[in-house]
Amino acid sequence: MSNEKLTRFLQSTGLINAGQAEEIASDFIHKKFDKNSFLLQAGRISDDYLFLDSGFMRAFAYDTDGHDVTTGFYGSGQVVFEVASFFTRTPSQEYIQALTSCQGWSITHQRLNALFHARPEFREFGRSVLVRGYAALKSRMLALITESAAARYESLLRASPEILQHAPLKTVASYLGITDTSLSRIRKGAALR
Amino acid sequence: MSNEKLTRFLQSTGLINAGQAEEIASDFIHKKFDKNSFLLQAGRISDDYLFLDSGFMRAFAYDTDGHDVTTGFYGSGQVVFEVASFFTRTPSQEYIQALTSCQGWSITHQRLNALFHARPEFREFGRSVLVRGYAALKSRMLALITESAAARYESLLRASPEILQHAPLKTVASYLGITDTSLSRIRKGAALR
DNA sequence: GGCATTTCTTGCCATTTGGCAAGCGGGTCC
DNA sequence: GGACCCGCTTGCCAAATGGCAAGAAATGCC
Repeated sequence: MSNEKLTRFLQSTGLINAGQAEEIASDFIHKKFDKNSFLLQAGRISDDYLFLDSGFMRAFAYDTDGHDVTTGFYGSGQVVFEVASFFTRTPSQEYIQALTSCQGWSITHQRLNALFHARPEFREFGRSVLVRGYAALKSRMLALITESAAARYESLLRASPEILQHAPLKTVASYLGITDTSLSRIRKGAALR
Repeated sequence: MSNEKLTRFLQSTGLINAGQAEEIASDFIHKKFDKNSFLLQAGRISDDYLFLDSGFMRAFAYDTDGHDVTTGFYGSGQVVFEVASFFTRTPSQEYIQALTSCQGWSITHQRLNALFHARPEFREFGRSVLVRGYAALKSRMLALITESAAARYESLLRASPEILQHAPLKTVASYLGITDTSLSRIRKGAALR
């Protein structure tokens, strides 16, 4: 299978040129995930830094009452891993599960670190992945505080309509910080207005 | 002024030894901030990676309705900077302001990057700072979704009681994702129970 | 095809949180 | 002293969201 999407992704920030991208990409190995299978289970240490080539995943955790809460959605072209567990080598609190069958390119923590040491340009790229994730999380948090549930839903619809096609409503609801009942009502309201 | 707190901080993860810490710390310059002065203004590019030696700061942004929303509090022993602006060299959306008079040790983006390139151990340390911030943000988000405002307030009281001594109630409220009116009622309720 | 399970919607009502305005007490400035 | 501003509280009511349960619709399984 071609790793073309991965090499294009590596070049996308302008930090890595075509030749470097080819060499770096050759360190990633191809992986497939059946629908509903897990990339990561709570209690395990995240050891896949996975570039998602096709398919759709979600990350979730259980709160103290046993409800699962969606912490993130990932589509093709994104990097999927649990930052804290992967980099600090501690057991994950989260699960990451394939919502559809998925394919991607993975590298272990050890090999990623070796690449970071050997290749300053990839190191910069890795940092930019981290920083972008950080910024996205921050703006999601700000929206959670300042915007209504309906506004957050409509932003999500605009930004990532694919999510609604792959994830059941209640996982989308917990991602938005509301219940499935409320999201159902919001959708009805949005349709009428 | 002694940079002892900074050198101890650098050694705290075990990634950096005493001699390295001394050398790294010598690249930081001492800075003072009057109460209410700004470490960063919106529209500017964050160029201080500041280790806070003493004092208390808060970060905030204005939402679309013009309300200011507290995005973070920082006490002594913490690193204060706006991740996205600092690393991507783009204008900040946020302000960072001294709630008390503050002192700390600062390094510019350029010098920090030079240090990262020259010193693998400091690079690792820098990543661990980023990853810890990321994890903290994530757990704050989870609390925002799964816990009541009262529970979030009590967690904050337990984890960082100093905040309540330095920040007026309404900035704490916006940090918790509620209004000052609600926080006032929660405090009353908590006292009675 | 038919049964079981999951997903989504809806009604009813409770709870949480917000908006607004008034009031109070403690500072500060002149 | 008086006029002000600020931070916090409180009363009243409205709006947003949740909890629960029932039913309809869609999906999966044998």
